Amino acid sequence: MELNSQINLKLTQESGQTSQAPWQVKGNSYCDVVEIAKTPILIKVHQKDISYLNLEYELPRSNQNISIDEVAIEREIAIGNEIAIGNEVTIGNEVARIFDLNFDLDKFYTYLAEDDKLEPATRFCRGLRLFLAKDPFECMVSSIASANNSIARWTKSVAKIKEKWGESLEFPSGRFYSFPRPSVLMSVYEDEFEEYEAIGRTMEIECCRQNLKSCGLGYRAPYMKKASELLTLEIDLFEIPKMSYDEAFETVKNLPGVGPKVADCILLYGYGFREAFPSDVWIKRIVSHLYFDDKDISVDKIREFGMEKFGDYAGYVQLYLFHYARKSGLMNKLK
DNA sequence: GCGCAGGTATTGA
DNA sequence: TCAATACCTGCG
Repeated sequence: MELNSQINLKLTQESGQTSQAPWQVKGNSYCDVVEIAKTPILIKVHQKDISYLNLEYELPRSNQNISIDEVAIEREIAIGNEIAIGNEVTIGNEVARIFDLNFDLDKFYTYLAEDDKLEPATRFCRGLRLFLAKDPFECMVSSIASANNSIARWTKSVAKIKEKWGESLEFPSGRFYSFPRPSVLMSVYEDEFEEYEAIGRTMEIECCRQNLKSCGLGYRAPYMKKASELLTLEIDLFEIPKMSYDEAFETVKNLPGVGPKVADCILLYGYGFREAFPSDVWIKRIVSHLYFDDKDISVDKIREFGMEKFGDYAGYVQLYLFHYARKSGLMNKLK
């Protein structure tokens, strides 16, 4: 299956966006499990050239016969020359959604070219697209884990969470894990003390490994557990995309461990609210350098400025500014 | 050995 | 509203 759209897959995968860790590399493909029509499917994508994405999929060994029909139907729909962007949940549509293939990059580049400050970004980021979450809850957990943390570290934490509490799935290409549901994460042990109290000395070898803190989450572990509880009992993950940006922002920011930066990441990468302008120390330095003569402006003001100035392109501008700064050497200069 | 890492929660003017 | 501070922990 081929998806016809300009994209730099490697750049998009490895740009460190906080929606999700990069997918696993197998050969020349990026692979991960995506739940489509309630069936976990292993998606394998690789870059054919700048304007084509090649897409293969596998069913779990235990599920071989369950959704073949569904998949077969999807294939015919997606194999046409257009990527149907209806509401139909198909493999092609889902991959197009995740890699934001229907976003008009050329139009965006025209927009960037109109602003002297933004114009150089295209040169460093051509083909970079939003890498949207395959699952909003995974995006929330990843985003909470990413706060005041290094990419290397939160990425490992998320992988451990999947191995410990996700569903183990055997595919022809190997073993993968799904991401656990909120109801599962809300009831795991928070730390080794809680675990020890519950299990006692009977399992000394395995003891103190089946808890959130052992995933290297530090003080974020209790936030994550409480957030999972709220998302199980009080907040419906699927109501959020129906809300206005403002309402969604307030709703998400009420979760423990979620401040303004993380809330915007969840809205942008997890739900595709393009008007979000996630602002952290780096974006603050970059924007301040480009637009405010390096003046010290609060992160919150930077966020307001970005949303006001860039409108529906805010999310993309944030993404491009960050990577432009990183690749051009501007970031080192601002340090 | 020590400080940082793409913030958040808490506290006190 | 806003500034100041503590906070887990693995990697350089």
